Amino acid sequence: MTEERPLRADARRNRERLVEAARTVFAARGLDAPLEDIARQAGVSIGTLYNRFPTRDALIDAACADQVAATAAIAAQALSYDDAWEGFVHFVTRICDLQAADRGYRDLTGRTVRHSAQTRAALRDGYRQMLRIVRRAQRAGALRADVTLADLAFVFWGHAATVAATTGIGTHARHRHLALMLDGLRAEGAHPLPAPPLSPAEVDRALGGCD
Amino acid sequence: MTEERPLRADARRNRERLVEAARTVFAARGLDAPLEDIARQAGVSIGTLYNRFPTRDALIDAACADQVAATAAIAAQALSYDDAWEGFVHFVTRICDLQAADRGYRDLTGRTVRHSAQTRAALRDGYRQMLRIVRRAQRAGALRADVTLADLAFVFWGHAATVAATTGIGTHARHRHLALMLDGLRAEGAHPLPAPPLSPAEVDRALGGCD
DNA sequence: GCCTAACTTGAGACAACACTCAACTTATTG
DNA sequence: CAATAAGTTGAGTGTTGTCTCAAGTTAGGC
Repeated sequence: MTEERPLRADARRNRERLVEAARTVFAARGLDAPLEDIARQAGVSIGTLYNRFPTRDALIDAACADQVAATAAIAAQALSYDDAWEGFVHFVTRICDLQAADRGYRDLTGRTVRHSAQTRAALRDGYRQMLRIVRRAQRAGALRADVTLADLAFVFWGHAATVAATTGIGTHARHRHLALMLDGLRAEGAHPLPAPPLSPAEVDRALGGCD
Repeated sequence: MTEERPLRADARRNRERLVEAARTVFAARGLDAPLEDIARQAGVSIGTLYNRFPTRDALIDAACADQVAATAAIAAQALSYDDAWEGFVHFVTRICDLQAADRGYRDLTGRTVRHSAQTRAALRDGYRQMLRIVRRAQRAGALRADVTLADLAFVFWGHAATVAATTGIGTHARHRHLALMLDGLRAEGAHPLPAPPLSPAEVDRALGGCD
């Protein structure tokens, strides 16, 4: 499907510059930032941007590769903790730090992006790791048994909203939000949940995922 | 300040229609909905809309009067519960129901609206009541003692985000999100919070409030 | 060094919205 | 039933952003 015709040297260089510029601009102004701004930042014309990336999603996909990798790295770190709950907290906390540092990353969870097969595979891997983090913390009796990987979405959607509302005010708000949410996820003192979790298919739809 | 010159009969009628149309359109499509759509829905020209409401905020302010009243009513109900925690849960739950039913209401918490003096007074009253709900639940030992009225913002911002992500999928997601958050707010099994709460001034800024 | 396919360029066509104003219409009042 | 102040109208202007394409430029094989 991806006809891998090699790019000419200048085209490749421009592609790099565009991805780099996209990272910067997306991080600062979100995934809806004007494409012209990205082209300008890359020192390239808008036409070239469209030559390299025919759709916004293609550019987003290229620009988010780093973040997907970073997410996987965080998950790996989490699994290396001796204490399962500490590992879980590490994972959630670091992801939230990424959200706070990068508006594009934040937007990613709330938007339907048509990702490349490569990114989709990486994401699937990430989910698998996250599943292990969750299961391990549950087996240790620290994370409440009635939650699902899907319930982590609430943590991330919620935290992203608090970051959006409080950027420029300080980090204490988001730290508190997260701490409260984590207390709600502890097995200790958990009250029965009133509704079933999102099914994997529903999560996909909600993430705007790979439909 | 508000020169209360009485409107002509047709102008008053149009004003009513516009407010009604705004309620409908804002509820369905959010506070950023095109003003032309509202004018059309009201059966009135765009010029008339601008005659009646010189700014979008003026229209939002007029359209949200009902919701502000509804919020106050919910708070009053909450205070009438015998059980303080049940009252607290009632309040939070009903507000979240409003969020789920009305996209405009959801947007309201995340946007800077220049409200009329009247609305501002109503909001201040609402906060006072919310403060009583929180204090009462804390005095009863059910709500953790280290949270503040300001921390409720996390519940509402977070829930709104989950609603945004899962509209069209079902209500179970938001119910779960809320239940987890409520478990995090219980005094029972609370772990110390890592950061100070938002000060009232910071909340105002974050709500985009009355700066 | 020349040729050609591969790239780049940026002006311009489109589209969506906000907002204005001169020309018309209508409610009110004496 | 004027006279007129108050109100309505919608075409027009400005802005911001997306996306295209004909004309010009350049990399790289021969």
